[in-house]
Amino acid sequence: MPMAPPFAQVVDDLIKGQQFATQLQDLLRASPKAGLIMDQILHTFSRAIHAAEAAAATSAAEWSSDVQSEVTDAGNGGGKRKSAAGGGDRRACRRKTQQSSVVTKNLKSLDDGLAWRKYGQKEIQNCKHPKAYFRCTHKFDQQCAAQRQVQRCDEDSETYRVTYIGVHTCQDPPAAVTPHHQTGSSDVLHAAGFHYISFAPNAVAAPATTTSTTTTTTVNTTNHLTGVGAAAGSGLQSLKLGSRDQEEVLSSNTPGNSALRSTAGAAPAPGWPDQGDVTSTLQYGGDVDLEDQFLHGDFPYLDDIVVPYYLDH
DNA sequence: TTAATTTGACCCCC
DNA sequence: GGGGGTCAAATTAA
Repeated sequence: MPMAPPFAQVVDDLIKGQQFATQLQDLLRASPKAGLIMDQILHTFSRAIHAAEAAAATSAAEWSSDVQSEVTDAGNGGGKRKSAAGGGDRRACRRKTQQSSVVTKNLKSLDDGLAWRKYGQKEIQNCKHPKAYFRCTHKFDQQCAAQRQVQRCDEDSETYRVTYIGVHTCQDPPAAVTPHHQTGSSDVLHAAGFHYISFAPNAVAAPATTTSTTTTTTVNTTNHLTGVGAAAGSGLQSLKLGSRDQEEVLSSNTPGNSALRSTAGAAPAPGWPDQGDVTSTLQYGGDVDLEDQFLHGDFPYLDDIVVPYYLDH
C-alpha cells in the first residue's frame, strides 16, 4: 500500500531513531538499569511507528479509493466470477502485501498468541506440504493488514516455516496472554499495537542497516513442549500435531480459533499455558518482568528468539 | 446463530 | 501459461 508521504517521512525518522536506540542499547548492556531505560525508549519508538503506520494505512486507503474506483471501472471488463468483489480489490491487496515487512521464522508451534483467520490453502510446487494463508482476524473491523503464511518444512515435518507479512495495527484483546505476564505496562503497549520486540542480544542489530528485509529465525520450543506433555497429559494440542493431517494442523493451531481464544481469556486451556509463555515473549518482550527473567537466565527461550520488530523501510 | 474453516475458482505477476 | 495469492460460497464447529 502506498504510504502517504508525510507519514512515510515520520515512520522513516522513527525507525532511524529506533535503530540508533538499539545500537545504544548494545553499548549499555552492562548496566541493567540503563538497559531498562533503553527498552522503554524502544517501546516508545515501536508504539509511535505503529501509530504512524496505522494512520498512514488509513490515509493511503482514503487517498487511493477514488483512484481505485477509476481503475476498476475502466479495466474490469470481462470474465469475472459472479460476485461483485473482484479484481480491483485484489490488485490493491497484492500491492500492499508486497510492500509490507516480511519476517520468516521456523517454529515448532503455530501459536503466536495473535488472532489469525485462515483464508486459504494451496499446494505449492516442489513442496511436500501445502501452504496455509492467514490474515488478522481484525482485518476488516480494524483494518489490520497483518498476514501470516504457514508451511511445513519438507526436511523436518515438525517444523513450520511461518512468514509474517506486515505488522499488526489492530488492538487485539489480549485474551491469549498468560495472566502472570499481563502487567499494566504491557497492556498499554499491546493496546497501542505493540507486538514484536526482542531482548535477545543479537536481535537489536538486525534492523540497523536494513531497508527491506527477510529474516529467518528459529524459536526452539521442542524440549519445553515435551516437558509440558509430561506434566499436562494427553490433552496437548501441540503434541497432537504429528498425528493429524495437514489441514487440521494448520487450522486447529491457529490462535484465531474462537475456542482457544475464549479459553485463554478465563483459564488456560489444558496444555497451553507454556505456549502462552512463548506467546507472551513475542508480544510483550519489552515487559520488565520478562527482561528480569532474561537477565537472570530464567527464560531460556529468549536465547533463541530473534524477532525483528520492524524491518521494513 | 454466529464465526471459523475448507476448497474450488479467479486473478495477478513473473 | 503457470504458479502463487486471494476470494467467497459451502460446510463445519461452537
